[in-house]
Amino acid sequence: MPELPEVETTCRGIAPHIEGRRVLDVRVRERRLRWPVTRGIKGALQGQCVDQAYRRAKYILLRSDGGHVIIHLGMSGSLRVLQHNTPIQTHDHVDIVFEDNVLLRFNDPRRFGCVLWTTQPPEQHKLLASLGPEPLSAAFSGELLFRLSRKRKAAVKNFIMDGAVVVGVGNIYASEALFDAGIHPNRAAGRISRARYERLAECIRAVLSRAIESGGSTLRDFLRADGSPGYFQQELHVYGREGEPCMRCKRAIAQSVIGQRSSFFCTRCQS
DNA sequence: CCCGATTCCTGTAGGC
DNA sequence: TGCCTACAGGAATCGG
Repeated sequence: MPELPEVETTCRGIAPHIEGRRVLDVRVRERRLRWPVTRGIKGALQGQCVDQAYRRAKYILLRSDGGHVIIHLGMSGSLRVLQHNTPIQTHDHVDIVFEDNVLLRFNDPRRFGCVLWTTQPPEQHKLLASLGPEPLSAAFSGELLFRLSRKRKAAVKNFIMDGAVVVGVGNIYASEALFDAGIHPNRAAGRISRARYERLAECIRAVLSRAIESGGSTLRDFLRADGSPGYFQQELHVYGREGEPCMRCKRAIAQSVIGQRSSFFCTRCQS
C-alpha cells in the first residue's frame, strides 16, 4: 500500500514523463472513488500543459495553466506511465492522455483514492488546508510535537497519525517510529516529555527517510506491469511481527488495536 | 476543542 | 477444495 515514501517515489517517477507535456484527452471510466472524479476535469485539462508534478502529504499534485489535479492513492491506488495503446485492466479508472504517446493511468481496486480538479491554490483546497508540516521539513520537530500534545489524552500513536499534527505518518510507520523511540503506543500524548518527543521526531524522520530510500528500489518496477512489494518490508522492526522476537530484547512482539488500527510493539522496550 | 466510532471498498487470509 | 466471513487500512465526517 502506498505510504508517504511510495507516494514520493511515484511522484518522482511520473514527473519527468509528464512535465511540460500537453494533455490530449482525459478518460474517466469510473467516477465513484473516495470522492467523485470532478465533472468537467476533461474540459479543464484538455489542451493544457502540465508543468509540474509534486507531492504534499500523500497527495500528488499536477499543476497546469488553469489549476491543479489532486490525486490520492488511498490504500490500493497506483499511477503508471504507459503507452497510448496499453490495454485496459480491471480497476483502471482514469487515464490522462498526453502528447508524445504518454499515458498516465490511475488504477485503484478499493477506490479509496481520488482524482480531483481544482482552480483554487491547492494549499487552500479543503483537503489540504488544515494539514500539518511535512515530516522531513524544518517545520517538523520534537518541540512541535510537545507543544501540540499538551493536554491531549489520546494515545500517542493516534496523535502522530493525525494529519493536522504532522503528515505522512501512516499506521506502519507510527508503530515503527514508536518502537525505535522506545515509547509505548498507548501512552497518553499529553504525558510525554519534551526530550522523548525530540527522540520520537528524530525516529519519524529516520524511518521515513530510510523507507524513501527503499521505496526508491521499488521505483524501477512501478512503471512496469506489476505492483511489486518493495524492500522496505524487510526492514520493519515490529509491524506485522506479532509473536516474533523483539529485535532488541527477544521478547515476543505484542499486538493490540489502538484507535481501530492494528498496532505492534514490545512491552519491554517501550513504555 | 477533542476524541472515538463509523464509513467508503475489494482482495486476501483464515476457518470450517 | 471451496465457500464464507473477517479483516486490512487513509482519512473525512459525525456524534458525544
